[in-house]
Amino acid sequence: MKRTTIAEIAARAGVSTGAVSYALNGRPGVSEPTRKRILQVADELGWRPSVAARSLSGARASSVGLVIARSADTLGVEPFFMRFIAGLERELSEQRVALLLQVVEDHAAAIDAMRLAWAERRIDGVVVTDLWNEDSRIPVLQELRIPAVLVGRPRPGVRAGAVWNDDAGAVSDAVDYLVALGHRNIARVAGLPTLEHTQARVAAFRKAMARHGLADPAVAETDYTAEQGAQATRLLLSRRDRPTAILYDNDVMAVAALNVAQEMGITVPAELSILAGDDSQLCLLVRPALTALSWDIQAYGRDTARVLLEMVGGQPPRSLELGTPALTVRASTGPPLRTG
Amino acid sequence: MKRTTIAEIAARAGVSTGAVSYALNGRPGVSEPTRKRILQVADELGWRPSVAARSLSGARASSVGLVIARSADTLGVEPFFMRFIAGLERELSEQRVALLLQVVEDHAAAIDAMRLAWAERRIDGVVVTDLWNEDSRIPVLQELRIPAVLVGRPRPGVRAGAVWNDDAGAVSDAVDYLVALGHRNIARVAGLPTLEHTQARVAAFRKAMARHGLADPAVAETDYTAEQGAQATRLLLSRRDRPTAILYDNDVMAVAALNVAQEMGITVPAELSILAGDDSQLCLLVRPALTALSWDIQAYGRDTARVLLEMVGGQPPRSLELGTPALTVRASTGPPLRTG
DNA sequence: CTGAAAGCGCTTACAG
DNA sequence: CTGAAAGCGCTTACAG
Repeated sequence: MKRTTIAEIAARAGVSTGAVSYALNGRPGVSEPTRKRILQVADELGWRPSVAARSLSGARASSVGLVIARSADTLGVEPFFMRFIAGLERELSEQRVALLLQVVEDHAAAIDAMRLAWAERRIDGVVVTDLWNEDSRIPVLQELRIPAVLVGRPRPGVRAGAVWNDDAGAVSDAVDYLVALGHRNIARVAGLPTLEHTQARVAAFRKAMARHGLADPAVAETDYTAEQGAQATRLLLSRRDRPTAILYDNDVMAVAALNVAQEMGITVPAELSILAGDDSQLCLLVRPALTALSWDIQAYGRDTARVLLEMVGGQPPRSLELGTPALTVRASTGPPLRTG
Repeated sequence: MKRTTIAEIAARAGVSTGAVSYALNGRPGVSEPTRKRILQVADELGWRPSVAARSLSGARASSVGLVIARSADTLGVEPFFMRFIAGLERELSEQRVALLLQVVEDHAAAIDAMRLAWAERRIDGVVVTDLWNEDSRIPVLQELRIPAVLVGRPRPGVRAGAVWNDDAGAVSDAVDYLVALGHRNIARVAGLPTLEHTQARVAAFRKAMARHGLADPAVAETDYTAEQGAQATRLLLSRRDRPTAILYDNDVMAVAALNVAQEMGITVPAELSILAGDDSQLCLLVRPALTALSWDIQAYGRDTARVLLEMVGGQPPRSLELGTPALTVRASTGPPLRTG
């Protein structure tokens, strides 16, 4: 089964292959009637461009890379990634760009993977997630001059796109709400401190608490896993001045906290309000269902893809801040029990 | 920054580009000393093959496709896919093969995506998951003659690799265990009936029950979501002869069942034993922790990649049955309460 | 064992 | 507006 090539189209349309190329790519150089004829012949023949040939002659690879540096098991429970990928995908496939996915253990491996894919001309750009404060991937991106979009805040001096949401604002909203319910002693169980967004959220938390005259709240650091979330919760709930509300940095830890409360005989939400920093089906799977900060992760993926494709197309990098995640109130939060 | 090509290597090593190609690909046609010299020069220059050039000259695209036909939201909660992908990835990247991922809505879109990727010469083969009994993707695979591996049982008359596990045996083991605990009234909440493995498991369930003289057990069909799992559980637990144990086809539904039991005032495991058909962190996140059928999903992905790469390399398709998932007993199963 | 050359299917200056 | 041609970086028969 021979594949149909532009040579064949050219022959049938009675033009040169160059003309076919121009017509197919919507560039000037062919008259409108000729273009129409060529397009029709291409369509009849069911022609598809060979990405290899295109790529070899200097054009795009028509693929972008996503290198995720996480262990497979933690990836599995975090609903975030699959939804983000689905969002990316939807936009990419519309523009006929493929997604090249890699799952690696750490940043060193991620860097190797990016270098290789770029050297092999497999990708036109990359999406970078889980940004660290000091992130070793960034200088490599710059050195390679590979179009990249950061899933996070833009960085001064770094030429890259950036897409992020106002999670700091959401944390602030959450604190306001809990304070309005009557809580004064609110703690936070944060994620990995090396991650940039963890720090941004912790800072927002502290600031919001201070705004209400509630200085120096307890903040625990974890690695985002259920185990560390549970452990941090046990410690917080064992304090003399135990909090009446805890904000968690993701959904998995908030679910784990529910079990700790149960095991310690603390009722939710009467004695403890729990608020999850991510929203997903997980929050609906448990009882009481979890109040959470929710946002459209698929749209996030889609916008990330758009910014990246713009850069691949030669436009300058864009920094795009998405909206503030919404507080979705369910059954795990309420006014604190009056103990006086 | 010019990329280094084999022409440059050839010049430095004082041989022809053909010789370089042979040396680099480990084929006969160059003497050992020459080969060594060439490899060294290539290494010094940090040469990487251009996949586009390779692919264009008739070799492999060095990518395989995975088209997942599911909604983004259900994908998110199912920990299966990310772990499976991580397993695939690990094996593929070792062999320098990229994974091209697509997430689509249904089989029609999956077929379009496969056809396109194949026509564009982007992929050398595909992995097919979530097989239906009558699966419209199969004939297309055959028509295209694209190397494919089915994540499921082999099909007579279909030239494709197949990798599956003995889930039927695992269901049988689970029934044996519950019967040994003293259960007589065991029900099953199954997944999508159109899926092949759902039917295989239901058949295994019925057969195991019959073997114990427990004919005609209740079996509910669902779409694998928490909602339908909860609904099916409510109906089963509302029957006069309500079951003392229920087997769920995945982990998400088993978690949902836990909430239904709670809402109906039925204690687990004293009044109801719950057994999850998939094992994941989810099963550990809830209380009581769920007894589950567990298996190594990453290894599953890895073996799938191996079978596919063999086929891409020209070897005949292999059918590979992996082991029987193990019954991991946790707190959600126990002997039924004596009610007499 | 080695060299010279054609070819894979496109894109893109360069002449007309 | 159009045609002829070179070139992208490899692989692979085909001669020597």
